[in-house]
Amino acid sequence: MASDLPCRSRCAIGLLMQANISSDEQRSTRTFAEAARRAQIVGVAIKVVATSGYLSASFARIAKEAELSSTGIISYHFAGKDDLMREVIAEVMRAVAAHVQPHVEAAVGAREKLRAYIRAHMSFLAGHPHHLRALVEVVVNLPRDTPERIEFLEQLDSILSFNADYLRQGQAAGEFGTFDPRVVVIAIQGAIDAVVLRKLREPDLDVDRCGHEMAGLFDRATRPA
Amino acid sequence: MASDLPCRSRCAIGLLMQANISSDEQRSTRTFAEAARRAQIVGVAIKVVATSGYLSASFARIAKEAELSSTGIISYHFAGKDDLMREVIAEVMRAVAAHVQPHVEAAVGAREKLRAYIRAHMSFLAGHPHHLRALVEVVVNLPRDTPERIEFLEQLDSILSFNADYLRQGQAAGEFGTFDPRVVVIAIQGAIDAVVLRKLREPDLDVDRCGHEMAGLFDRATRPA
Amino acid sequence: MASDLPCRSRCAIGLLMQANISSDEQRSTRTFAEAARRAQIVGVAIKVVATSGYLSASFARIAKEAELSSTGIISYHFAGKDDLMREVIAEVMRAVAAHVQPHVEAAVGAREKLRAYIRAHMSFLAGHPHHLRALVEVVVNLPRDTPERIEFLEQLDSILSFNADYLRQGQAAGEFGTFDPRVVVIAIQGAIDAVVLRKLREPDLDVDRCGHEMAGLFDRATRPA
Amino acid sequence: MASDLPCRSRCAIGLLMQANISSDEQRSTRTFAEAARRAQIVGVAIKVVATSGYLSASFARIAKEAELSSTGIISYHFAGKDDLMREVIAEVMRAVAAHVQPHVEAAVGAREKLRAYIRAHMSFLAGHPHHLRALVEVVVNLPRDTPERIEFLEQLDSILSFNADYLRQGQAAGEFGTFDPRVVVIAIQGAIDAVVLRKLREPDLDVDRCGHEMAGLFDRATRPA
DNA sequence: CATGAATGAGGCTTCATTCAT
DNA sequence: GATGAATGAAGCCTCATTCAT
Repeated sequence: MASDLPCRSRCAIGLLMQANISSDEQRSTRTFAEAARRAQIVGVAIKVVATSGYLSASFARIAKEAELSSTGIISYHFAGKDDLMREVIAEVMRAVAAHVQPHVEAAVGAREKLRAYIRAHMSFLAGHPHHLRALVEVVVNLPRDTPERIEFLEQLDSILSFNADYLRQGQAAGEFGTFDPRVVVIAIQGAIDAVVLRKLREPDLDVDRCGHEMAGLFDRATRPA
Repeated sequence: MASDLPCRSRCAIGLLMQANISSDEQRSTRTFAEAARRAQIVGVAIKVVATSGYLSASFARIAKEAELSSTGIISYHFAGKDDLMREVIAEVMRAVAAHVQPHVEAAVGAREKLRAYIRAHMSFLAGHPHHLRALVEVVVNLPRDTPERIEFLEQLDSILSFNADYLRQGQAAGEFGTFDPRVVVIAIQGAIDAVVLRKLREPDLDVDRCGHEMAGLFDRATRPA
Repeated sequence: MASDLPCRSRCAIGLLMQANISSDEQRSTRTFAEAARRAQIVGVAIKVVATSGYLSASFARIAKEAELSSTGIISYHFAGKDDLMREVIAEVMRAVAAHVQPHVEAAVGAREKLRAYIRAHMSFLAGHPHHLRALVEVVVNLPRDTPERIEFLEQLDSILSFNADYLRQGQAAGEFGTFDPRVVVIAIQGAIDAVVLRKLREPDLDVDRCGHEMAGLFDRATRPA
Repeated sequence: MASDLPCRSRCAIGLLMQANISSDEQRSTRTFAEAARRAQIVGVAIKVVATSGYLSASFARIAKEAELSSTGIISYHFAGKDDLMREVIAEVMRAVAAHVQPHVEAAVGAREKLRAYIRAHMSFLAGHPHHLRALVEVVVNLPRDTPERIEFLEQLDSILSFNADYLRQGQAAGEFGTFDPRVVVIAIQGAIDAVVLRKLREPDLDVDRCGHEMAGLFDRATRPA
């Protein structure tokens, strides 16, 4: 039997997951009202980014969508656009982790956990159509050479390494066959993202069935000989 | 035996291929000098988009990189930014097709062609570091509700359908197992794109080995029972 | 012997002195706590203006430096930025007068008083590095056509006239030579200010020695034939 | 006899002079039209800064005054506000040097050159009411920690040193008495600046007479014993 | 008294595009 | 064909100020 995949900090494979994202932890002193405003703005930002793209997600656009009287209020609550987008990333990852983690934990055995992981992502996509699309938009467009981007990429690195280690343990336990765990992790991540993008183009796409199919696909691909 | 995968028009699986992209065919009357200028600008645009992102790929930036004295010359040669980016897409797809097609054609049998297809994409990535990255940037950021975007998405649809049909034929011939061809096509496309993005973060990544691994991965996943 | 230079109201030559600056006299009813807050804010404002410049001395910056939780508190205690800056001027002038006046009074004779006046300014500069720099910043940047500015400039006029009169009396008494008293007053003021600015650029500058030198300089310049 | 005060590069005492100011020398390739626009904008900027202050000299204000249709055109010709202000400084210094230099060169002997230097500054002030006022405004408000400011301050340093050396040579030649040349240079600079500021407040001030008086003042102050 | 969220004006800058030369 | 100056919109951000709590 393989070790439990999800730990508190990094619970999952994929581009799309990370539990302990840096966010407002540094500023624990935060009014309830402010937290609510920030959450509202982040929520609207997610929707706008997902539906109209990162380029169109200007402060003016977000303010209008959130029915705020000016863009100044966004600048008041966030240090800048990068800061807002970092929160968008954090919020999405938090939501994904909250959804996926229980499914993975409930599954028994490395193979079942892997299947659960993939299917849970798909069911999250079904329930939260904006989140993952927004994540892809933001990640691709995060300005280069900013602390936000560097930080995020390092998180991705550690997630990738963690998940590859997990597969490696499954291999050692004999549950998986022979393959390069890093490449498989990359492939799984990419496959999930591809469904996210496809769903946007093809709203009637049955993502749960996609989840079922992809779970089978990677199950076959990682089967012991 | 499987049908020949690549035809002139739609030759390949994946986000990343399409032969007959609309470009300057409509304007067949074009000076040699003008064609050269356009090609130069498109080439520089690919590099700038790949290295600095769509946001930073302003006309000013491209002009500077191309050592053009003004941005006016770009506006002169292209109807607008969308037009330039459409050419970027077309150029990348043309280059990818030109590289992948021979490999697929040379392979024998559906399974081998699928493997060749995946590996050829990876070897293209190794040889042309900017092209696929630029494609991802442009595709994600193409302004919504523009003819350029609509046209491009329809191309993707037809490519996807074509490739799914191809896999379906392989299944009918008994070369592939049982699975949803559309989902597998989406997964392959996503896996390739994921390597593109990963390569950017991790320049030392051995993409040829990735190709080998991924070819194996999808080979196992599509094996007949 | 010349008349006593410093009276309570206008005690000195130069840009930099004036005793009875309007401040909170008009609002005699003021809580002790409020007076303390105002004094604290003015003190911090002096430091911020001196070290970071008038432009950077926003309410936000001053509030942060003073460890106030919001800018609102500054607006609460001052009618506006102009009001705050008027207080800055008043506070600096009060401090300068308090320092210079005793030295001048202790000196005997018009020539010695002039020397004492110059040297006292320099020793004040040595002891209070921020005050005079802040004054220069504020004076140059006080918004045009505001009551605060007009009032301040009228004060400067009267100081200048007063000090010129003082020199004129010294001339009548035969202690000084022949020169235009107004021009000499202007020159002395400017020379003092120049040291203020120079000190900022050259922190190791020995301002007390500057005072000694400048006292000699203007002593020679005003000597009877 | 003292060496000739003015050399081509650094010709004069005072805050306000420097011949070889960095400006567009680096970009020798510049259209005639562009040079004209730049000169126009710099000219208007000088006027606006002088009359309304640095704070009010926004791009919008300058554009309006220059009857330009937008602020974008200023950003088009200058890298930023700092760049524009650097040109303002350069232009003023160029004009001052062009005016003062001939007067100093025409004068014979160190003492006469010193007198000529002071009087020439005053006559420049009479003929160009905006230039020196603008210089004071810009110098005081140049943002801290910018290359422009650092560069400018270094220029001031070298001017100061140069002029102090000049006085020192005059002392060695027996034309001047005993004093600290650096302090005297600072005083002269400050005295000139003070007249600049006074002139603004008192438009009827006879600056030529001020020049005559100040020349006498510093002549007496630097006389040999 | 103090707080801090909200406001709206204004700042500089960048952008794609146009047009006279 | 090519140039580069000009345009005007839009972007993010900072500011002083107000007001309900």
